[in-house]
Amino acid sequence: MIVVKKKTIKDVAELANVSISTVSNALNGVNVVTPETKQRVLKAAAELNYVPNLMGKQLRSGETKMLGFFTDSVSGPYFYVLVEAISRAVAKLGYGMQVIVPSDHKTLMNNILGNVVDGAIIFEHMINDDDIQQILMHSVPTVLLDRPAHGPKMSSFIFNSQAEGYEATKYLLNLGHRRLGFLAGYENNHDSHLRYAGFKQAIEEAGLNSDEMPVLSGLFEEEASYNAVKSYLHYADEPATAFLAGNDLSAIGAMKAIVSLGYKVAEDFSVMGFDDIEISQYFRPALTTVRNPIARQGILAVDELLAMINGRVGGTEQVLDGELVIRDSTGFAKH
Amino acid sequence: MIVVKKKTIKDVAELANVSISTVSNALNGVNVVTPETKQRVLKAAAELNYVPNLMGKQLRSGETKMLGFFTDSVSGPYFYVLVEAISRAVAKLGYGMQVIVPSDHKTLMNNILGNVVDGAIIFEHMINDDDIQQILMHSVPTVLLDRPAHGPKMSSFIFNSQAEGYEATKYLLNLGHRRLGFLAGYENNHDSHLRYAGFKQAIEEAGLNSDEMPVLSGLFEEEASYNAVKSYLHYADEPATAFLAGNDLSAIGAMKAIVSLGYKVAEDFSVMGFDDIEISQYFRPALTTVRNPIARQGILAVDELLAMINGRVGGTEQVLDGELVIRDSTGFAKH
DNA sequence: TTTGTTTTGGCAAGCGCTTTCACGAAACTT
DNA sequence: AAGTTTCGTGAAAGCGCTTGCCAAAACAAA
Repeated sequence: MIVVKKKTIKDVAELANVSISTVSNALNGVNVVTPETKQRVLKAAAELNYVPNLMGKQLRSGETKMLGFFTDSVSGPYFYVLVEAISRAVAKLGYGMQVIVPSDHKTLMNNILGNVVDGAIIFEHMINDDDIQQILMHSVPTVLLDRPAHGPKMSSFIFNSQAEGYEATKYLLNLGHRRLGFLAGYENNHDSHLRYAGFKQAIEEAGLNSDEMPVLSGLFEEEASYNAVKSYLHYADEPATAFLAGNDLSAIGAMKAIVSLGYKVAEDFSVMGFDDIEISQYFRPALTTVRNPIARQGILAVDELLAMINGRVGGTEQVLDGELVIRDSTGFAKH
Repeated sequence: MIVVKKKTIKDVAELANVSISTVSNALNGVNVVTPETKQRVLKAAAELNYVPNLMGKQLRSGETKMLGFFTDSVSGPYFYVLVEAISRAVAKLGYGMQVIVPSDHKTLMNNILGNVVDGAIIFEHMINDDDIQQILMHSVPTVLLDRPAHGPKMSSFIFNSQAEGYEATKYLLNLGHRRLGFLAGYENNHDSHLRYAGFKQAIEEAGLNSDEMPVLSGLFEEEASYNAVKSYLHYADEPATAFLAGNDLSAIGAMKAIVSLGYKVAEDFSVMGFDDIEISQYFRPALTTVRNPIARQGILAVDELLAMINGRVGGTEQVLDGELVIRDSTGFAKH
């Protein structure tokens, strides 16, 4: 295997006996070059195995034809659904996509602001309001996911978490439940708060006192939820008959706790989650939950971002509604 | 919000009253600049909100400090486990990672060869032997995943699919099964073939005739598998008592088919899969399967790639062994 | 003081590419 | 035959940055 020194546009020009500008024109389909010349250039390029250096190209032209998807949470069910939707949408519009998982805050900002991509989709909890100001100052077209954009010019797509919490709770109330438990997420989780707000709202509207409803906190993981629900069920005099969990994993933990104590899910205790992760439909009993339009969020984000790159001024905040997915983990309240 | 024109190193130099080379040195920690000058530069940079243009930097220096993970299959359980493992490993070594999902073959090759990244991890079925030659010629450090590297200088990490198929089949044989069905993947799937080879090997070793064992093909999806198994079970005179599926999704489809006909999984028919995707442990009955060390594959790939970037010559092909995960979908053969 | 040595910072080249502009030849017009 | 337009091509500038090299300044040694 002979390693050949990297060929540049100059080498192609020499071999084809034309200037480098002609090579550039020929290769980029600018229609000012005769077919014969173009053929000659193409042939020379092929012969040399020429591949344009994208750094040079991008430095000069000022655009990368790349969109960046910045995220810190690679895991989780959202991630690949989003990446898939975004990458497809982006490709359709003649752009490329890069997923960038920055190791620290500085790397993150350097990549957003350092002309690496023409626009950014940010799904990132490292980012703060100052960063947003920075991005605005550098006028990098940007779309925020799952995070409201404070201020104009930056668009965002968020889920209607409060309404989802409200709808889910109403569904449980309609099944006759009057003592509802809420399994909250981490303290600082925005969505979890909103879901709880919706929960309270529905409770109050039904003429019940939301302060009397048990809230177990910090339970975004299966095991934590399992332990908490198990001990709650063990010690509570008159336990809740239905549980609304902050997410599906937590709901699954709750179901396992219920089963472990010899109770039946749905029959004895109803459980509901949020997100409709892949597992939820396979778990037995299959989990009743609320599904967010993740793929749609990705597609909308790409559309908006490309419009912004092409000059449209951003600043829209779109709220996407979830959808109730009723399965087998919920049932009528007993008496 | 006032949009300020993008600041360059030149602006910083002017404000700090030094030359641009001094700015560069100060900013990059080259130790040839007095602390006072450095302070002045840093202050000026902060004041102007200066962020270096990575295109310029990379064009000049010839390195991007970025590794590229090229993939076409975003979905699937492998994907995010790999991305997560790789991104962590890469960050630890002072590099960044980009996931690049090319829309077509040309984009793929341009991104690999166009100096966008210092090295490539390729998990890609678009790539063929010619492409590999190209990459070698351009001497881009590259690691292949799930695909043997033909020839020297390119390293690869593959799973030991044949051994896995062999072990899984032996496990089934040890449970007393004598009629085993194989649910094969797509025709052109490398792993599926190898797993089948292992299957045959174990069958023959046990003194049975592998040609008598039913093989259902093209079943890498749940529904296809469901339908095929259902009709097989319906029409077969003396059906197999155990099924080895080419992957977990296919195994799940088979289990659903078994249940839909009123049989019991494990008791009446054993089912086994490959991959140990997340669902498998949650599905009831939980699936017996073979787990591949995906995260480990990613970490090894990064280590190898960085060594290659730093001059070590590649060409190693490492085979990673899977691990039997015994759950509830398999049981002793009846009689 | 002179000479030699080190430190500090600036100049300028150039990474590979696109793009503006000018030029000469060919094709039209008058 | 001369003037005008069209067209293909090339020269050269410059995108933002790093870096080799050199000059100036500062210091140490003689």
